[in-house]
Amino acid sequence: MTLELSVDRGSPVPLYFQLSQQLEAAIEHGTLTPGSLLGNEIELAARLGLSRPTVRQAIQSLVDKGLLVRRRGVGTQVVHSQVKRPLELSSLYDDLEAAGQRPATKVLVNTVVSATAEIAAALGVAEGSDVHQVERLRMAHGEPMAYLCNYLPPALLDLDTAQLEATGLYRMMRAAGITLHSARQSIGARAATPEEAERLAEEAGAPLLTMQRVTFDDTGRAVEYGTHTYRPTRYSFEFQLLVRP
Amino acid sequence: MTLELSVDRGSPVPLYFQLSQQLEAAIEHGTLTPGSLLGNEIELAARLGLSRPTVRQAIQSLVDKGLLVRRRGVGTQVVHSQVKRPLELSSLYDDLEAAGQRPATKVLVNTVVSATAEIAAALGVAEGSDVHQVERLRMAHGEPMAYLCNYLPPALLDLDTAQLEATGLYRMMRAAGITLHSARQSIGARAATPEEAERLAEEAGAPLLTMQRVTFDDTGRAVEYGTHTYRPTRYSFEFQLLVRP
DNA sequence: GAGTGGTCTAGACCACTGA
DNA sequence: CAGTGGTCTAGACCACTCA
Repeated sequence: MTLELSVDRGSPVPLYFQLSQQLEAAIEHGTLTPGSLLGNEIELAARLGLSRPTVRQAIQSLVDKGLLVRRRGVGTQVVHSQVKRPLELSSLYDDLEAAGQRPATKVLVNTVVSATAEIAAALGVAEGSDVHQVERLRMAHGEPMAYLCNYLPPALLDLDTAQLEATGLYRMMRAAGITLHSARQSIGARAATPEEAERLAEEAGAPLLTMQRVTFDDTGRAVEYGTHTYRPTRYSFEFQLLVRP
Repeated sequence: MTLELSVDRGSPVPLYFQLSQQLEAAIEHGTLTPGSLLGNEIELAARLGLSRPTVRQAIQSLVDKGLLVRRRGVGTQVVHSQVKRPLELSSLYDDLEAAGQRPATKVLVNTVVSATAEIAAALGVAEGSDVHQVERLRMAHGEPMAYLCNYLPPALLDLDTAQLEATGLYRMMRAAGITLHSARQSIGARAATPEEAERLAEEAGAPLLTMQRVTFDDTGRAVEYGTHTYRPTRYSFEFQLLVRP
């Protein structure tokens, strides 16, 4: 059978984007089966009344997502399954919600503190200057799952406690017009201190999964520094990643 | 000052790639300082005797790497530092070597075993069929750092023990002509069993960092399944990631 | 309004693959 | 050999940002 494809030139949506969305949907729904060839670019362009560069742009975006593979002299193939979620700047809140866990958040601390050397270095502010501090306990199914401690530059965001409990920090930042660009992460493990164990309903000395992260916006400004601890029996980091070509 | 840029049309290296490499080098060396504007695409194209799409392709590749940011109506800016290593499919061997640690590997097991249900599911082979098993201990500074257990489909690769001790598994796969495409990873933590503690010179019950990974080549075939444990006092996962735009 | 990147066209030649 | 993707050109119009 031939794939039904069409573009609407009256739409403000770019033509290459319309095409890539249709192709992605066809792969998702199994209309385009793994391993099948896509047909050459010239013919595809002619069929849709588009130029070849436009069609290439659509295909390239799916190659970048890992859904298609191009081979010179062969053609463009749908990758054999397995690709679902390329690694993104994960929000624990979104992760849990996507897993159907209805996350709950308890804000333990929401205040302004003086930046220690560690915090100042991470955020790129002066030591001793004011920074926001937020400590949260993230629960799922009524059980504590993670303890999140975050520091933010002052005046970046209105950190309303009610909002922090109703949604995630990243969503609030995006809603405030901050364009997240990159993050530097470190994931490790260590034994729980008595205080950490108490907070997470674990035994002292139990293994904890830890993550530290500094997030930058597209101007290169640090917008968040966080040190998080997770109960490894309740949470692990799952992600898919692509090999840079 | 004006940036020195030039392309060699006699070279087999694509023009856009020559340009993107020169720009990347200029950013690396600080000739292009963070926050500085790149000059518009039209003028850049004229200066180099290239067409605008070619220049755009060069710039776009650096935007994808997170080194540049484009803003409509504003221009193209160098990101304010912070971007070094975008997350890639990390090889512990390469990581350690890059850190100047001269990693040593001891191959503990290099044999063929019958696939358990878990291994068969991960590799997409029949339960009970033959698979290669490799167990390695990775050392740095004479201390054990990680215990690596990997399973590979049969006849994929010649797993020479001497070579396994001299280099990493990924390098051997690439050298054998396998094109790595994507991987599914899970990072967690747990307490060491007595056997694990013994292997890694830790105490039983000590926290360990764990990673499981299935790697796929560009045909969608699983080429490796690994379960690794790391000493968290010696190793943590450090990486930078970009927000998908 | 001037300048920027975002999109798009209709061609062209080349390098590689596989029969 | 025929067919494929990889690269490249010389234009065009539009949407957006900022002074």
